[in-house]
Amino acid sequence: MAARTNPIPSVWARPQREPDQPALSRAGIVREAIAVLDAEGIEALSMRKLATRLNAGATSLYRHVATKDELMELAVDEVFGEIALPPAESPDWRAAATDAAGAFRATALRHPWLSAVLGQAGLAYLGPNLMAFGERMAVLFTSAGFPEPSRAIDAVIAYVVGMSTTEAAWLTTIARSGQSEVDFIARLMPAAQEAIAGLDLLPEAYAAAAAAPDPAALRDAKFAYGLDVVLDGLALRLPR
Amino acid sequence: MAARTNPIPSVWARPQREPDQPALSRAGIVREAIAVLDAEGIEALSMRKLATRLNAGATSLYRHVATKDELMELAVDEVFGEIALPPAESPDWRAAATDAAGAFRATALRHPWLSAVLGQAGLAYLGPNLMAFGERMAVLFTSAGFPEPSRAIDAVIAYVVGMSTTEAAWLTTIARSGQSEVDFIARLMPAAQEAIAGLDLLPEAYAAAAAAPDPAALRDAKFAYGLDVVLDGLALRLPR
DNA sequence: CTGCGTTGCGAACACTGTACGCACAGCGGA
DNA sequence: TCCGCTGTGCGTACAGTGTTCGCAACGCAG
Repeated sequence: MAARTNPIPSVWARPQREPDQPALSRAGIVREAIAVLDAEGIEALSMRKLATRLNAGATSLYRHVATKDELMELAVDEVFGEIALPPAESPDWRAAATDAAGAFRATALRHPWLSAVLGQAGLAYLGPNLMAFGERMAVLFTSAGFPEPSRAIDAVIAYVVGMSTTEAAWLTTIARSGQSEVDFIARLMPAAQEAIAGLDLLPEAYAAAAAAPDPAALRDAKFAYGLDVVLDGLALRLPR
Repeated sequence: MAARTNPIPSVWARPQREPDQPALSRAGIVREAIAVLDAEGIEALSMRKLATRLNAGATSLYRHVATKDELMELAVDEVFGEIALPPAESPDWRAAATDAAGAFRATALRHPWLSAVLGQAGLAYLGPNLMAFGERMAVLFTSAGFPEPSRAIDAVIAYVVGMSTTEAAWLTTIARSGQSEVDFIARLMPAAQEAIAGLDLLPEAYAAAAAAPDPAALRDAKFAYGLDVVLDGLALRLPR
């Protein structure tokens, strides 16, 4: 079809980059990567696919990003930037902490691949958005009067990460099945029944969960309950 | 080197499987997979490498395991079996819960790849060992008198998973660097300093963390603190 | 001894992340 | 106007990956 090996240097069809395509940039690559991750999941993101979506050659991305892992780090910090920061000053630390926790969870559920990446790389990323979030949390818990604010923060973050991770993984599994959450639960029940056969307490717990008409609301309530537990425990540590 | 294409059917060197090698079995495959995962990490496990370690052909494993993901599920449930179950009956629910949480964390740190897998697949595995653990937790919190035992369990498990996941990912990063934890922290500090430049509270928090002589003990204390927070919050929900 | 279901496995396929080196664009200086 | 330089794009290639397919050999039931 096309000329095989660079025949004569002065061909008519010069490369002549289309100027409408806004050229490659690190920010653009990260943005498109997040789009792919959100739409198709973490295992669907390949450098080649990402490149073709950007109208670029397969290996051109490496001019702007050292490695795929680095790209993932950038993507993670980018979505951390979506989390609404806790207010710098707030009369009600508890409401502010609840808001921050909810914002974190909402972001984790909006980008379910985040959990998979966090499981592999943790929170050691040092990205600016994550740092800004940490700073604001420190401000919040310090000005609330906690004697060990970093301990308090670590506790609530651990809870939020744990719950969000589990939830995101669950939602990912459902999404892969292509079914709705209620349908998925219904289809899963036989296997679950078999798995818990012979046990005493789990069967009725599972039956109750399977009978819920609105699993999403149930997850919301579960998250709120646990968060209240953590915040209650923290409140006990406030002086006086 | 070797005879190229099956020359004569009746060769002297019959396949004659070495009988000392205990043949392939699902349990043996899972065991060896866990050994590789523990020793070299999750991205070092490939079906080919695993097969050669078992003196088997690359694709023979697929007779006993449908897919690599299924193998990972089996490995996950296998290590869940290492967690000491909470006692069926205990006069002190708090001590029992603390033990169970510590056992979970210890297992997660002993097999750091677990966090990565949990991040991708969540706790929806339905494996027998995980189910047994859940059942015992239900027994523990129900007999302790909690009005909503499954909510209580979910809260403490979320905390433990979140903290252990973060910790395991951190340890994995360190292990990949080949350094000790203190050395790694020292090497990381310059980048961290830059990342938190311009912030108010984080710098001193980081400095304090970096100055700790025994980071592992600090992690232990952090985990215990947060767990106490959660259990305190739960205790408030016990009737009377 | 015959047939059959089970197990092992070599070859192959479609992909992956990424190193290398060439081609070219734009630009500062002569 | 030309030269060189630097930064960018990318075609090719390499060393892997998970998994499918079909063939060969085994152990056991009849």
